[in-house]
Amino acid sequence: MPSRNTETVVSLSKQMKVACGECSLNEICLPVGIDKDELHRLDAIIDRKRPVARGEHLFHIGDRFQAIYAVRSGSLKTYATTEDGHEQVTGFHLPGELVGLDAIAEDCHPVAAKALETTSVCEIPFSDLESLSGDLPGLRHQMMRIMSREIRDDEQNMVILGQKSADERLAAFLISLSNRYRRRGFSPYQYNLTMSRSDIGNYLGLALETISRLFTRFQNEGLIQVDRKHIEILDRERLCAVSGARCANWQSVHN
Amino acid sequence: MPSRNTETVVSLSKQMKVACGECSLNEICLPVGIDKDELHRLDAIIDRKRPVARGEHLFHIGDRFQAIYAVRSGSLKTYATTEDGHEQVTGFHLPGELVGLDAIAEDCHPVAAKALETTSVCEIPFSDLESLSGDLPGLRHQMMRIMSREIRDDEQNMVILGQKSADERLAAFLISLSNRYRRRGFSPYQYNLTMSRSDIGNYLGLALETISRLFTRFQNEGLIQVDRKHIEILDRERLCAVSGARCANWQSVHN
DNA sequence: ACGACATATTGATCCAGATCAATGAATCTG
DNA sequence: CAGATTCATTGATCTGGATCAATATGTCGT
Repeated sequence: MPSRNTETVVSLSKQMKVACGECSLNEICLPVGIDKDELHRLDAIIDRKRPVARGEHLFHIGDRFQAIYAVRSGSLKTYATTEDGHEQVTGFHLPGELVGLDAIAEDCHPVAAKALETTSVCEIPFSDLESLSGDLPGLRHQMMRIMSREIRDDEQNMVILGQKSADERLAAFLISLSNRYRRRGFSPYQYNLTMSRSDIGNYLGLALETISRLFTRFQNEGLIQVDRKHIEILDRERLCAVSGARCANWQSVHN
Repeated sequence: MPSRNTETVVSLSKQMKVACGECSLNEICLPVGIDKDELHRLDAIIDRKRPVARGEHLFHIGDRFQAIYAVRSGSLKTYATTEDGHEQVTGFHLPGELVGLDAIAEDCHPVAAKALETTSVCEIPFSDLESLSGDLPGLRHQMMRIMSREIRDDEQNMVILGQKSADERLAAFLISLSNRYRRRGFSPYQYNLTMSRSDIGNYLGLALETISRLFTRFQNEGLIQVDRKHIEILDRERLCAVSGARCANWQSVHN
């Protein structure tokens, strides 16, 4: 999809200058519940960085914590490393999502953030954010909500890693991505995976071979259509059933 | 330990009236970084409830979110349930720890909290806490720190569930409890488990039989001494090595 | 002190998914 | 565009821990 790529680049460079007020993500990002004139004060502390290339790091493990980041376009993965050098993917981050919230407590990053594709972010210096939140109750509330949601999502991950079988895990993952893309105005029925099979497997506590086999099986069963990185969800109802979660209806779309 | 029990009851009833300023936990709980006169304002919004009996719930899944709770004495487990009725323990909570932070975003509790023993808590109405945090930067900061730490701990759990073998998981769990008891002024070398083998297994993504076998094996290997609920750590160094984490020294004790 | 019921230990068997291995397809590089 | 390199698929085998089963060992209520 070469034409798609140039299109992306154009919209990127346009978005470079976009303030929160004009950003298409402001209904799902940090500015939720903040009124027009307060928004300018938030805008003033945000630093819109140049894009991070695929494979580049936004920050490394152990880096001093100074800012949180909102994904503007593209996507990131965050990962921790074990003593013996193994990597554990702790999350994938789409536009409108915040990364670095886990670093506030200890003032240093416990995970690294790596771009899965060309990705641009808004840098929000934490000291500024903290003092500003003294003045803006709405901002304070939204920060709380975002952190709370992250805690809840991480608990949900514990359920997936602790209780679910391989096929349930992958189905839940595909549905979750579908919901997240939908929330951002994209089709919930087809999207491109920006991460490798190995990343998915690592995130779900499975071997990459298992992911590959399951994609094939899901496809044979008519649940999805897989072409390389492209996923099409053919039978969302049944995929939900496989995941073993209450997610068949659009009502419960919250992540 | 019958004498111990009466002692606990006495200190409990004494503690019922204790304000944050006099509470032995105020160095690890919500009031960290809040000065003396600000503390009174925090005190004013906190409701010190009568103890919750073992097996009783502090809140259930789906309950309307109104307050967060700080454990004053005793301990709790929180757990989610899957569609098919299975339970996933998402955490154990010791004195000084907050529960309910995952409920802020959706205004209802995604997990239930159940007392593992007679447990008393401080109830902190969230709306009061939120407005108070507008006035107290220290309180705001501490809330952020606590939530950030929770996110980081949950990520750490993902590493444990996603990467570690059964013996690594249990060793890491025992060391983590040791660190947490130490932080509260108890011996890091011996403590009582307040949860069942089944709860531990569930939390760690293992069968209860596996936990039982590992306790036996760790004991045979001279790592620990197990007597029913009582755990004595005989060789902390080696137990850390088994857990496969950087936790042999006291420096890195942060949870 | 009694059964009744929950909790823990230990042994025997089984299987989901890991690991090992080989091949195929895309994408990168000079 | 040939060669190199990364990523994905598919098959064959192996194993850690689950599950099933039987038996202690508490602990609680009356």
